[in-house]
Amino acid sequence: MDIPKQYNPKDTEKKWYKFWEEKGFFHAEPDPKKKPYSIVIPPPNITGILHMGHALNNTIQDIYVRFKRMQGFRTLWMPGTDHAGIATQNVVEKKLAQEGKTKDDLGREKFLEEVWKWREEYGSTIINQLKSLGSSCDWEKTRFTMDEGLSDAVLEVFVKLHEKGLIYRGNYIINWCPRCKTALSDEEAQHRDVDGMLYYIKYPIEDSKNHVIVATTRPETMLGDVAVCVNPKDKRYKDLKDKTVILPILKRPLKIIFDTKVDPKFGTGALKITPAHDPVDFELGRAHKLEPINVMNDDATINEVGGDFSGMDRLEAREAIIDELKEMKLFLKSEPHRHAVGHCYRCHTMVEPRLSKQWFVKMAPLAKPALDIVKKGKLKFYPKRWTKVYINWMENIRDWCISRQIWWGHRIPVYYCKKCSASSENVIVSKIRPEKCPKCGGSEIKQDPDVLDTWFSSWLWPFSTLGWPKKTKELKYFYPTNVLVTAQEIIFFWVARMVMAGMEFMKDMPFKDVYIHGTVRDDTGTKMSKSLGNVIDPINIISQFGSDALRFSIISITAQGQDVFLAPQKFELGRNFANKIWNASRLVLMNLKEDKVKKDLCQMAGDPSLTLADRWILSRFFQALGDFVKSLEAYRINDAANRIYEFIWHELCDWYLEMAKLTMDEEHTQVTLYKVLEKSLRTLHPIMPFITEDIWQRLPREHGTESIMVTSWPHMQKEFISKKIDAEMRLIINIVQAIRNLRATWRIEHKKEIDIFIKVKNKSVVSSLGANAIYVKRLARVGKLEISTKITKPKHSAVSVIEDTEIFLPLGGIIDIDKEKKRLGEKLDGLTAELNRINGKLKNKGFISKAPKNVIQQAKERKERVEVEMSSLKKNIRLL
RNA sequence: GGGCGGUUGGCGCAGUUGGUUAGCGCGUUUGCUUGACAUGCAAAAGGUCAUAGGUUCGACUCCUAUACCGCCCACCA
Repeated sequence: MDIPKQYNPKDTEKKWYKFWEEKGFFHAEPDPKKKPYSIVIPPPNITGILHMGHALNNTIQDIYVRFKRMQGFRTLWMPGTDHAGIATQNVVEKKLAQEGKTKDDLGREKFLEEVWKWREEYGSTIINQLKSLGSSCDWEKTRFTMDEGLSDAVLEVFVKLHEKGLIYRGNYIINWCPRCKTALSDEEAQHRDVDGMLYYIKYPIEDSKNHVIVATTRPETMLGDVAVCVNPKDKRYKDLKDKTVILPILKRPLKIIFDTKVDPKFGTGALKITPAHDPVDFELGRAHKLEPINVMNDDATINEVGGDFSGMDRLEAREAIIDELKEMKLFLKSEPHRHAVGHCYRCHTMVEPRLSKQWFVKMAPLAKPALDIVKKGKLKFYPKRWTKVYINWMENIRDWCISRQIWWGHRIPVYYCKKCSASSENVIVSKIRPEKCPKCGGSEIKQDPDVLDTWFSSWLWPFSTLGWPKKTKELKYFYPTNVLVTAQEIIFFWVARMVMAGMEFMKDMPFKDVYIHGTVRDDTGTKMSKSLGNVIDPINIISQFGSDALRFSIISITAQGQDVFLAPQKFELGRNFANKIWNASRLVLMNLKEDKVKKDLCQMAGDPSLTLADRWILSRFFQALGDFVKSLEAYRINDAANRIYEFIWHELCDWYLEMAKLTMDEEHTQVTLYKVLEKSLRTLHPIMPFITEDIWQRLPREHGTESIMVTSWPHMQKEFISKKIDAEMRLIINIVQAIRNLRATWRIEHKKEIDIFIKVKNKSVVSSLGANAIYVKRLARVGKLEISTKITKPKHSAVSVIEDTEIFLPLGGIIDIDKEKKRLGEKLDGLTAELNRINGKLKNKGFISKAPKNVIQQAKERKERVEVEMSSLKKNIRLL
């Protein structure tokens, strides 16, 4: 036969993906006769390239989508990409910089053209990479957060929220990235601990030789100081009432204000107030009616207010100011101080808190329903612990700064009339650009230059992709979606906001379940990132090991919600498994006679032609199938993967295939082999779609379906599950293993056939074992095999005991009595210890009176079995 | 400052409501070109489940501390 010995995923995967796509198997139209199942993809950024996080994330989604599709649901996996405002603008700006240009050279319109060009060229890279993973998304439906429909949804939402009074514009301290030159939301400023300094500076008191010592981590902001604040209860500063201090360098007089917000224990207990550059100071400044003074430009250089320091970068200015203070003898000391500092989540530049006029969404009213739906348990998190994280965030929600001072994104639908809004806050909010000012008729209309936060489109994703605000049949059928699969990093950015948007605009949650998987890290536990150079490229892994191997491996080693530590060699697990399946299938394909496998399994449960081995593998298969489904439904995907692995490798391959070789041409073997393999492939298909398809296509067809991905999920046939059959086979397996163990212990040449005598207690076991003697003979290389209730131990024989079954291997001259004594003695010691443990339990009154019946029963049965085994062991030691 | 996760054989990890002889993969040792597979087969070695208490008839599993590692949130300048 021309099937190669090693599975080669390379050509196979491409071929089948193309086949699925061309057949339209990924496409899902609403079908009222079927139940819907839908997932929306977390849209990757158009700047993105596939990393292991994506690989894990999308493998999980694909598993569910393929699983549900086979189960008969009308299944939609909605794909798309995110325009990723700041990230994309940065990438294009960098590209321009290489050509020696800036965005301002081009101007807004030309620049946006460049971005669109860039997106045309690179924006679908990640989509193609997702395809090589095997993702069965409905690509015909692919959306982009900047496409027409989604842009319309964004405008609709802005207008509606504004009408409701939930969008407002105002001057507040926001996080400013001086490199991206835009405002950020609180979530976009990532706090990282930084080793900084706490500087102690003397502020002279007017008309006095004394001074107040102020402690600060950012001396450069003193240029914008407007007051010094102390706690009214702080006795050290009692005398400061009605005093004025002089701001060093700029010599500005500063009021002393009193407020309990100041912690007397921190620093010197005196806080300099810079309302334009610190949120706490801003609040204090407002409470005490102080005018903020902004001292920085948008690139964090000092502005004209800063006198000699103007033009310096903030950190440069910090040093210069300290030097000057030292010269003026107003610098007391500095001490190391570790504190959290915000950093831009896109470029990692230190964020500057800065007073700025921005657009905000009032979040508390939106949070309320989003909170309720989770508290009521209608929307569930897996693992559960994220519920608390979500609730905690929702309950402490702060308003969302949504305006960004960049060009790439949804332009804010706000217009200003030069004539009438210059003097007022009257703005025009409209989805369409107005010709004239509706208030004064003025024709000089200007649109707000800012764009919206990227997440302002992402939070609508579960319904905007389905057509909202239009009332489409897709929206009606597929919303709410079934599960959202994502990583913990984006719970606040995205998950929480989607719930709020869903509740507000659809009056229903966007998904029923949220599955939060772990973060992919390298084998030292560090998060994978391009800049650290520790990434394992999934595309690389795919070309090396295959997509199935990647998928299986990563799923198998990722426990629910736990972070996963990856190293390239871990993918050998999946590659080896794929190869194992490949070769098992080769064996079957080389032997299968198509005319012998057509029997209907539904009528086979009582079929007398089935042997113990046949019944056993069927029993084991259906148990594995049941466990597999149960695990998937509980989002315990690694359990599912490992369960089917265990079945295929260690039951089907290790035992049944070996046994089947002996009766390969008989119909019962043919049928069982075919059914079990075919069903195993179907079960495994969601995890390893390519290899299962490839083999399935080579098998005889039972139904008219064209592909494994559109066949039905294996039907559960509980009637095949039998504990009795399992136990019977267990004994045979144990005997084979015991004989192999004896062979190894006594170093019997592996080719040599040996004689074995087995003494059993019951006649019924004699006949059961007798009927399956060929398996024992074959699998343990036994020549003469005698099974009886009346065996007496042959001379010079080694023995192995399985409860009441004794296995004798005559060794003749090579037996070493001492060695055998020691071996059996050790086994006996182990059993004695166990018996003592069980006896201890059973003698314990508390155990007898309080433990559940079945547990006591179990202990008793175990005790009996141990005793039986011990007595036969003892007897055999005596006989040595 | 709060919250969360982790600590199980040499390494990486499972262990779902407390009752298992504590599992898996890699690695290790020994033996195998057994007519599907050396990306394999067979046999084996290796763990007082981080520490200290507690609850319980019974704890890897529940509770309370402690230690170490990691993450998230938070306006201590």
